[in-house]
Amino acid sequence: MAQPAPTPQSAMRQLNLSRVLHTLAAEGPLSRATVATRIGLTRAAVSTLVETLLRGRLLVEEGPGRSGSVGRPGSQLRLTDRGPCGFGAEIGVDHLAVCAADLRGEIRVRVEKEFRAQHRAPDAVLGELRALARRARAEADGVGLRPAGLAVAVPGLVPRGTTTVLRAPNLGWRDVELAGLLPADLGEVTVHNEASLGGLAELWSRGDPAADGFVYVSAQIGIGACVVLDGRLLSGAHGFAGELGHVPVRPEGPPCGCGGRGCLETYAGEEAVLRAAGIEPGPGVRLGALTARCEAGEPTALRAVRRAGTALGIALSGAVNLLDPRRVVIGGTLTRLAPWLLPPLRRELGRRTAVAAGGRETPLPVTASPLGPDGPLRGAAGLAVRTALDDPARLLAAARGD
Amino acid sequence: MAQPAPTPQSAMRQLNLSRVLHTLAAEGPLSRATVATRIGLTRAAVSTLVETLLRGRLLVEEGPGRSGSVGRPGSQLRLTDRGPCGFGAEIGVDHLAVCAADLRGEIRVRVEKEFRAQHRAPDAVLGELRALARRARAEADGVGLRPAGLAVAVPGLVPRGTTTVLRAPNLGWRDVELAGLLPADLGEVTVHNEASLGGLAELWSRGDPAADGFVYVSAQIGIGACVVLDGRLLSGAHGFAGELGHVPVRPEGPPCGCGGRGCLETYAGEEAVLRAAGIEPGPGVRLGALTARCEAGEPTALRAVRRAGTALGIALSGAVNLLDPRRVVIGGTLTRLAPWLLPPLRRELGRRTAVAAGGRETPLPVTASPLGPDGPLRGAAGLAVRTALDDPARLLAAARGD
DNA sequence: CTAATTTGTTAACAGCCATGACGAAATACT
DNA sequence: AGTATTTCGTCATGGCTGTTAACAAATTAG
Repeated sequence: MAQPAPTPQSAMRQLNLSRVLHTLAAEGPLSRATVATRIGLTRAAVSTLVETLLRGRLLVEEGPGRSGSVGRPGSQLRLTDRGPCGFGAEIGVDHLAVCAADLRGEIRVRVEKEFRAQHRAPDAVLGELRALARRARAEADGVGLRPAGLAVAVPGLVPRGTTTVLRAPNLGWRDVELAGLLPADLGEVTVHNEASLGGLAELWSRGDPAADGFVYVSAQIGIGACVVLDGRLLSGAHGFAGELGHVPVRPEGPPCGCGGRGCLETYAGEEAVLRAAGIEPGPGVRLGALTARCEAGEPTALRAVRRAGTALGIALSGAVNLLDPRRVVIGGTLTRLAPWLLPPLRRELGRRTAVAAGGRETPLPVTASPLGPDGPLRGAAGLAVRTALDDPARLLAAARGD
Repeated sequence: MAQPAPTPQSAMRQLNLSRVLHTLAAEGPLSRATVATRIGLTRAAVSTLVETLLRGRLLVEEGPGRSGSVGRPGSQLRLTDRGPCGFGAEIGVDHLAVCAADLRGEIRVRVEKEFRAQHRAPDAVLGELRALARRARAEADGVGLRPAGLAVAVPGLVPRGTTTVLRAPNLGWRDVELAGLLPADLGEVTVHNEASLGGLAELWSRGDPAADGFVYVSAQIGIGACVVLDGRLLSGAHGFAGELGHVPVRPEGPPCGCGGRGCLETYAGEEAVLRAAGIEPGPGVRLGALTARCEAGEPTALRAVRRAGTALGIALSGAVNLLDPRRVVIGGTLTRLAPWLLPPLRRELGRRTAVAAGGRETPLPVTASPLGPDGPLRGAAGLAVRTALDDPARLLAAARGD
């Protein structure tokens, strides 16, 4: 039969509690009155909500704030920097990292390790990750934070709602079930594509996420992407959205590992760019050499990067025509080449998106992500925190159960 | 100041009223008890909701239904086929149409007219449309339906939330404000891109819209598209999403009117296909001739259509890689060429979407829309009805005010 | 020092839904 | 046939939630 179904009454209460938490997370310390106008409830109602949250030690009252204007100054409320925290982890091709963010979203703990995960058995990699997680947990404990969930970033395909890595070409993984290999003492664990989490970090790093919309490109060995429209991440029917790397750039171009031809990755993937610049991509050799040559003005290197930028522009122009984002953000390791990569990218994109541009005030902004390579890790921790904030009942129960 | 903000209490009531309406719209006649389990409320609560809706003449009680199983049979409820109705209108390149759908979504009235709108002044076209709307309204009146809103489909760019046509190349319109030209006695009027409404019609024509996700291609003179993921239409930051026609297929291909090169429209637009088949596309000459030649097996015609299918496949493979839809639907006039268009399209799409396909059970279904050229018109009426169902307060007020 | 403004709290109130019990209307079993 | 069982719709009760309105507290403006 239909399960009891949370009574819509208490559901409303939960929703309002969650709204208070999210409002404070997004706008820092606020008074009860301000929160009330933000979420459209009366001061009286917010008072009782805040009372509940204070009792559960999720909020801290800071006392009367600065009195800039007339009237009694409100008592500032902020999310606690002790108590629940969200963990984020990243499995990169050559590094592992774990971090913890408090409810405000502040990164409080961070441990990482150079580790060539490429073509290593999942057990070995996850063993290292668990060790890092133990250290992070201990450090979090030291500053009064207790785990309330973990999100893991993986450079591969993860079916929606699972903890399985279906394919991670750059790790050499296929059909790897992570369930038993993940840290078990950090609360609920979810696994996501690295580009999706990078995009979420980008979304949350700016004001008014609800009104934002962009295509986030995670360009490194593989090229992933994530699409955010109306402040929501598009994950696709199976959770595989974002395979920008296999969007065709030239239909009869060079064959790609995916079976297609002329995919973006064959032009703008890290290996393709290095090769085009005359650098043999070895296991250690990455973009450092190429950046140096570009800075030195070496023509072959510049040409290779320009070609990649053009290809990115062509692929993105398709995405932009189809999705009408507010902006385009480039993340991943390739951002180190941004000075040389972005101009041709912008030019190509501008040429090919004139129709929709007719209604735009200014040209579509294309920028490198300010978070740089940290995006996915921060996004993971942020997701864990947001998920926690979505379920105040659980947070409060955990506080009581202490 | 912050406006009164509908008190979340009555908001909940409104939401539940709306849920009852939508449940009945989606699943036809149901008993109170069934509705209750569907929306997760108790029978008692649903009884009072239904009471309100019956009083407002939005529902009709049909009495005890067939008693298939044990227990007292429930009294079947259905949405009324008298009372409020949604109007849909379509401004096509060579025809105008207006229809009215009752709350159940049934099309009850339909009037249309051959009318070459191409390069006619908006005033003239809208004058004709208003005349059609008057006739439709009169007919609706005759069967006891009263207007509760109108949605208009236009083959062009409509900024989100406006009634302005920014560009409609195939009508020859630019920056046309329709506000004063639209029928004024049908309730609230909204204007939308034709492909978006076609996609919505497709969405609503199948079971469980909430779980659906697809790319709908509206292929005719211009090629538009609409993306639905998680049962929601993506409209883009400005409302311009869906410009599939200007997705690059071959970056150095023939120049396109948009300023780009090798856009899909230069390969698969109606004019391009006709020309490639050796048919001069005159104002009256459309696809009839081409269909005939394909049926006759004429090689030039077949080659032209095959080429268009391949180009569509290339452009769509980009969209599929990026968005991971559950299926792809082809609508618009070009569906008449489906038997020859779809095979090359499917082949190309299959080749280029292998990565994500690794996680798919079956190949991505690519089908012609069963609604054919009626999609946008039905979608428009459907949208008007759904919008009405979203606001039970207004419907009830209108019923009282009668 | 008074008036005006804003904040947070309190008490009375109204709305909404859940709970549990009931009669009604059908089927299933003896 | 007659009883038990199942399901439906309704009713009275009660709990929870947020609103309204009034008030004291704390600040600025004049």
